[in-house]
Amino acid sequence: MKTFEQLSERQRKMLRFMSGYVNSQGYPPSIREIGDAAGISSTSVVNYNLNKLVQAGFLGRQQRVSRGLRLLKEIPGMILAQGVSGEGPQFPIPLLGRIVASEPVPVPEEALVEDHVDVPAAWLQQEDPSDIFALKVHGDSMIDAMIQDGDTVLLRRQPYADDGDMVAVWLLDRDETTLKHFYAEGKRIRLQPAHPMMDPIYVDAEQLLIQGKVLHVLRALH
Amino acid sequence: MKTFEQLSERQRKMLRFMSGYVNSQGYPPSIREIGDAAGISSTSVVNYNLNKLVQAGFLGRQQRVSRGLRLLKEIPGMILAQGVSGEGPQFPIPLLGRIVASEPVPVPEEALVEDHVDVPAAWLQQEDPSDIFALKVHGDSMIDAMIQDGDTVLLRRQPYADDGDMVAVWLLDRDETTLKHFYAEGKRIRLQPAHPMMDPIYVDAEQLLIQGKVLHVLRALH
DNA sequence: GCGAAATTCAAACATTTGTTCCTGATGGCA
DNA sequence: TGCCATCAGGAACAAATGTTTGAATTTCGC
Repeated sequence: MKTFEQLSERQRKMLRFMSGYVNSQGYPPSIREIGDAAGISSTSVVNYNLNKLVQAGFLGRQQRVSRGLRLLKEIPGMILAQGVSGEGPQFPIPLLGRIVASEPVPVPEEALVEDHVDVPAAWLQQEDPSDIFALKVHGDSMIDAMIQDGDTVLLRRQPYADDGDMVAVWLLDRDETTLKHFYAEGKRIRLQPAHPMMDPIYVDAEQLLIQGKVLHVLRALH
Repeated sequence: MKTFEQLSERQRKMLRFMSGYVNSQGYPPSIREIGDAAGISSTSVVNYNLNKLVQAGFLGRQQRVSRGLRLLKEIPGMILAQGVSGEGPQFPIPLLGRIVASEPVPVPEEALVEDHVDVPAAWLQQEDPSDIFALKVHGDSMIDAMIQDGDTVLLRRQPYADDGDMVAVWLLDRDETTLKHFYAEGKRIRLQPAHPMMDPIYVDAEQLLIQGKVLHVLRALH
């Protein structure tokens, strides 16, 4: 784990380029594009330095996936853009998305009204605020996760999970997002409802995308 | 330029998948990955529909670039980065103690104040801070109220309740405190668990003491 | 200086992945 | 019915892209 300043000039240059590229293009650059930008003629050298950046904790990398890069830290002098880009304001997109997309359920635009949640700073602790987001839960389909209609959940964006974590997962075969406790059992994933009366569901590891880990649940009653 | 609802179900499914994928992976999916997720066996069909989405203004596409996709509009259910502010005025609320079966809610005495929880002032609105207190829930006996072990509940001290309120009540005959939704039915009181699968319990109005009304439920995971 | 480790380089290789072509199915419409 | 536009499927193709290999060069501690 190095700091940005401890990286080589070449590595910093690569990071700056990747950040700007993702920000402007919406997808990460290829190895050769990085090489061109950083003045590196050999793809292996780019590859070498990318691995160094992964090692330093700045980069996430998916092997054998083209453009399978993801920035993990904020880089000095760069705006880290997430979410929708290309239209409208780039940065303050404070809004609570809907979870439980499942099927049609047309959502009126009002449901996407921008809003934000005030949270005690102490709750975030050492979290990177740019990775924290909130979702408003609609409907009672999360009831087996002890979460009900109107609850707000605070999540940290991350594509992985540890056993026992409550995570927001996208079930590819069911085409819906749900909140469950995560347990890896070999290639099979067990999604355990928080409510002990409910049975777990099992899905193939390939059949789900982890969207984030739930850190807090907030419920306001009236 | 179509609206989200005017797209075909298949196209909506593709969009939802792309949104979730980018959010969790950090880079867009490949054509084949989209096909797998949307149940499309042919890459040309995916390609066809991607072009339709471009035409509809939902998608930006870079020809000949792998994963050269970018979402241009917000779609229902998508998760966006968002604003969680750790700033702003905070209010310290005394944490009185634990609520456990067979023990009454403690009375506010300085000596009993074990700790306090910080809460955004905005949550309290026009409440009188001196009437607000917090309890830490111990055990799973409140699970039928959608509250679990470790949760912190924020309450306003009051001896009455309106229908539908979630209240902390002391059941004289059972000699225990519990959290339930309150409904007055003549001289009989119906205490309705928040979980729809659970049956309500009925008690005589003389047999319970309302200790306070629940305003918020806070749950920190891990 | 010397040697080991780190870094760079060029080139070939293996996959991934976007693109294209052809065929078939379906649904309006005259 | 027959025509035509839309949409779907399968396969082959070509380009983009990540990976590996072997050697050259630089860096750094002793």
